[in-house]
Amino acid sequence: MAAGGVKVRHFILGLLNEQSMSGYDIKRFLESLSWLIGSPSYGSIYPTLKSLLEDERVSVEIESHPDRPPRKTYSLTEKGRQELDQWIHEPAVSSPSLKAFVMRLILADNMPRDNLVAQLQGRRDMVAEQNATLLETAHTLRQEPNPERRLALDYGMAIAAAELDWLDSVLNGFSLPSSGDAADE
Amino acid sequence: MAAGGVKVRHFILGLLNEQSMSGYDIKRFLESLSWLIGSPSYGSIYPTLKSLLEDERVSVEIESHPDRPPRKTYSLTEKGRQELDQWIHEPAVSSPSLKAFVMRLILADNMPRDNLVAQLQGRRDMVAEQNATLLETAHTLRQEPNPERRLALDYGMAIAAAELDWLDSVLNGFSLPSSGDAADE
DNA sequence: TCACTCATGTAATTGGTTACATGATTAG
DNA sequence: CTAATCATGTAACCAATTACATGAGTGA
Repeated sequence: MAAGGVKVRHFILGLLNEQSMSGYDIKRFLESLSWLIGSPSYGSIYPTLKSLLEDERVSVEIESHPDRPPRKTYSLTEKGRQELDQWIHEPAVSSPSLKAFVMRLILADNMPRDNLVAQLQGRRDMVAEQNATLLETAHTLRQEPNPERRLALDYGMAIAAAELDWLDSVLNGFSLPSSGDAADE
Repeated sequence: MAAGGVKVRHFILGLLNEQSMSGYDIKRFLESLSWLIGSPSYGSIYPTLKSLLEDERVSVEIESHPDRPPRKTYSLTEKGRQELDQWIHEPAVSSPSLKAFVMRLILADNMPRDNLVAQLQGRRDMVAEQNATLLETAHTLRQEPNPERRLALDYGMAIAAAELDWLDSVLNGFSLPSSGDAADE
């Protein structure tokens, strides 16, 4: 975690804004995305929740069971919403990694539309540029008889192409329907 | 960095095995991949190089220029090659993130072929599984009128699909030419 | 009986970032 | 004349990992 300025604290804040959950729930959700962005350990989730509670960014509802760990469901408080909001409005890193980008995408609910579009656009430009570099490098490498070195390159190009396609179609969807403004559906 | 057990130290070792370079060169190379896996700061590269030198994992050739920082070109030593080798043979984390996977892919040169194929296969299985989950979730979400939440999901599916395609074609390329090992599919 | 899921947490360590310091050379 | 690139490095800080500790319930 902590990719491109997105740290567990803010990520958790963003998840709790969507729905109240326990530390265990958070871990499970993140685990399902670990193939893409990895998953933080309990050792960072629980202490973060604790500090969030101390700072009154979250409130907790405890469901006690005799003789076993109580289930604690955390909810975002007004203060928590404020911190999240503040964080969202501070400028994102200029060239986010795929991971940082995905994390922000997950928190997109909390972002004003124009902020979101700006980030998508920024990402598109960067990926397009890097993809061009990748193509060049691939061309140069084609001469050399070094098949393994090409693996990562190939992979990068495949991902870049897919990402570009996706970004273009999403950006298209954002710019076309809003011919004026309106349309919040 | 430090995704899924791949830390700068080993990454640098792997890069130096391909060719001798300076700290600055390393940074530049990594910078070109930052859209995919991010890039470590100088604050981690230079100290790592220093410790690598102290441990005699690398040797250095200094090109002095009066009145400006000398250009230091690092090369892997035999000890360095050993450490890299040792690291490569220790078991990789079972479910690597995309980042960890790419990092290992970049170091694929140093990997025995069967190790590499195993990792590709493992990755394929995991991505396939997660992709299935993603599809389910997407289906469930389709009911809800919450378009933003779907963004990350959509993105994930697009990337997963591209990755699966790529992995399948690569694995195919590895199993066909060596028509001695049967493919189980 | 064994392994896995549920469910919480803490302490020690470490890996990496941020911010600083320095300064020549080249391109616009 | 300014901005970027080249090129190295250190010190303070902090976020996150690893390893540990606990224990009931469920399914094979």
